[in-house]
Amino acid sequence: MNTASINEDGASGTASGSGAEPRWLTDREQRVWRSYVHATMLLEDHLDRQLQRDAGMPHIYYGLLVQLSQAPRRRMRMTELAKGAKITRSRLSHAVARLEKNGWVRREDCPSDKRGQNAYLTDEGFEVLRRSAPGHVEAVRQAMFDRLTPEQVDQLGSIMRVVADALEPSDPNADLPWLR
Amino acid sequence: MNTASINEDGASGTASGSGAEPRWLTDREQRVWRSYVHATMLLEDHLDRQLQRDAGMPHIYYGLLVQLSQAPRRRMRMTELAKGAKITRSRLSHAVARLEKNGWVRREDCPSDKRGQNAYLTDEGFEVLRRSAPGHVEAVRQAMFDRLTPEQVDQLGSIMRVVADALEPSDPNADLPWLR
DNA sequence: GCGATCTAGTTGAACCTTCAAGGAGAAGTA
DNA sequence: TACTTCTCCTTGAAGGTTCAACTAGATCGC
Repeated sequence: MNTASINEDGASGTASGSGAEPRWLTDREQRVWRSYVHATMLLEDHLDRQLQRDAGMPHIYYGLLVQLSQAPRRRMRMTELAKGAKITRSRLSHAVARLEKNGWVRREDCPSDKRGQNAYLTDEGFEVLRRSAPGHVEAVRQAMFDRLTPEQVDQLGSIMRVVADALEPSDPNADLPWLR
Repeated sequence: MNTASINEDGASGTASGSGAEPRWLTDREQRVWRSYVHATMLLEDHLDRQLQRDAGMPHIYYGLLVQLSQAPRRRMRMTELAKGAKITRSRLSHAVARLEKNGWVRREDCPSDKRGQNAYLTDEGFEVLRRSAPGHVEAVRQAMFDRLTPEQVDQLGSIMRVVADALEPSDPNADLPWLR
């Protein structure tokens, strides 16, 4: 499936519709794109199910607990947590509400900024993490690291860093410094 | 964020908890994994928003229309469509219901199998695709192909094929032929 | 100090996904 | 034929995500 594929004019050269002629993907690029979309979707589904089964939460929620577990005093400002997980504050709000119901996370007012909230990992939450971590690494290994050569692991790292850097929702004017 | 990270015993060798000692990720692997998770999440969010804005549907739904547009007579059995998109039949059912409301897809009974349904792309659906394809390829290019060298594109293809093959939900007994 | 503006975080509604259950027809077995 | 089993697809409920709107507190400019 996916992407362009409405490349009805065969090749790639001349002018036709409104605006400039789109730069369609080559066959090779289309194949890579399809593999990428399928692999990422299969892997995310796989990990979601694995964690839902073994830890009672989806992959993203697990990632939030991990992040908290590594923070000083196991607590973090909501916004920092959201940035670290690459999700919106709204999504995080809903997520933390759910994790709070489970007793795995709690909120507290931030002393230095009255608007702020800290989320912190409870002992119970830490325990869930400790129990489910081995199964999760194993799943990640089996799906990815055990199947790739060390060179491929490095390549994947470089590639994903490029993609992430391109999309990091930093200040949208970051590359338009002359605008302010 | 992510994965193991509850590696409280530092190194990786000896026995401790129940079962075998988990094979934690190395630092390098953890960094790659974090990049992977972040990049895939940022990219999927980006494309979802781009398509929601320009085509009025999420990335997956768009992929369904593309798949239909490439099928003979622009129609496909539901199960085939689900397999092609790597989603469950349930999810597809809901998705097609929504696309049907938009007038982009319709269902018809399959003549050869009374249980079956074909989904087909309407002219309206095709038109939406035709209009939004250029913007979508452009988004994919900007986020990925314009930033990677041809070598990296090949590497990504190989890597993603390995991962997808590992997870393809083919018959779970496929590698246990002696069981039946 | 004071008003305009910005940031932190939450909320509810609409939408999407998952899961378990179920109806109906096909296919295998005897 | 009758029975079991399997496949195709749908459904409803529960839970997750998105989007826009909103409150409250910080910050900036004067």
